[in-house]
Amino acid sequence: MWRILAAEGFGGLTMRAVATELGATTGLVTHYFPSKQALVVHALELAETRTRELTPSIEGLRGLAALEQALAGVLPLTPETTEINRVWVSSWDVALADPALRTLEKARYQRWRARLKPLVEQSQQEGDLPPGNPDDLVASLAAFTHGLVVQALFAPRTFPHQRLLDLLQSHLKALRPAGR
Amino acid sequence: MWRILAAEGFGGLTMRAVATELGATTGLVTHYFPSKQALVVHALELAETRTRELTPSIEGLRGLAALEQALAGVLPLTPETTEINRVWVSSWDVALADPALRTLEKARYQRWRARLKPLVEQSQQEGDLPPGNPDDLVASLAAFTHGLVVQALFAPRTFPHQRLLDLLQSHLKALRPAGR
DNA sequence: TGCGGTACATAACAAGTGTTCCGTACCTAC
DNA sequence: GTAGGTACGGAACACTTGTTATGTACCGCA
Repeated sequence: MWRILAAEGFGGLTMRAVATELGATTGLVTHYFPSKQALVVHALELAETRTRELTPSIEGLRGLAALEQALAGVLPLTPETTEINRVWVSSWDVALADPALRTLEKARYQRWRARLKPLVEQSQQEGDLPPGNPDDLVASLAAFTHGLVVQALFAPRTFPHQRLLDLLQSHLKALRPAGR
Repeated sequence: MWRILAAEGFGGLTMRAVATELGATTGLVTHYFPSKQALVVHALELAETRTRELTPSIEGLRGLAALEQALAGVLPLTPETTEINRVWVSSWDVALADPALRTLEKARYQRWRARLKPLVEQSQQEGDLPPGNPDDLVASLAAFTHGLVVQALFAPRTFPHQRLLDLLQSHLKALRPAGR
């Protein structure tokens, strides 16, 4: 199922594609997923699970270093994270078309921002990020990171791994308050 | 055709949908678009045309003010710009799946960045943006803006118009070099 | 007045889609 | 050992998809 998503995107996710990729028939698929919607929902959950699995540990890191690591973990720096991002971006089409899936995607975004928030607050307290509403800063950093992901997916040659890391680092550095 | 894209996204763009929306038959559609690919390509061109049509004029503005206006013009602040953004995000699914469309989308991104570049350079010269590689700054600002667009599309209540503008403005202000 | 090309309508095709139904193994519990 | 539920395989259904072929108006031009 993941192989299909990574190769064809959500547009190529069909009952039969899953069945043949599995070496089975449609009977199996319909047995576990009563409808296409259920299959798509499970695909989204699968994507989030894989995201969490591949999220690099920020153990031992604090403040800005932890934040940078957390954001860098989202960038398409490995084949696996590239696949995940490709699947996510692809899922936005179906997610925007279906109200139920849109709600799921919205909730996922909120969870991501919630996970980033304490790191941002820590960085603010340590003077590495400017003061102000942490929610706004989190939203801005999430926006920057995901926007970078999209550009990198379409032009990987223009945005090689090192440049992505450099852009992230210099962006965080540019946000550092004056006098530090 | 645009009504279909805005309502159903690229997943709902079919020959027959275009025909019935037009009050005609598939014969008309196939007459002007020999294949589905041609139709999709034209849909992408149509999206870019509409984008340019709705891009607010930055005449009379210079430097950071012009840049802010140009970026704000991308944000989903009106029903029309929301539609456009919804279509663009939706197009990323098919664009990532098809190499030819991927190239088109990549080129579009490059054109956007090229249009932003002189404004960024102007802002740098006037001291409103930090020095450094302007291409990097342009990519970062494009990333920020598009990332904000995606979040706003999924959670318009969380990101009302005024907050989007505030986020953009405070982001640009946070990038201002020290001492100004 | 005829002739050719454009602009469709209409229909059919083959392939692919989600879904439903039925049969049948197999395993478990009593 | 037998009843019942689970786990599929296989086939069919109704529908939609892109594509193709055929027919026919209409319009400009010689």
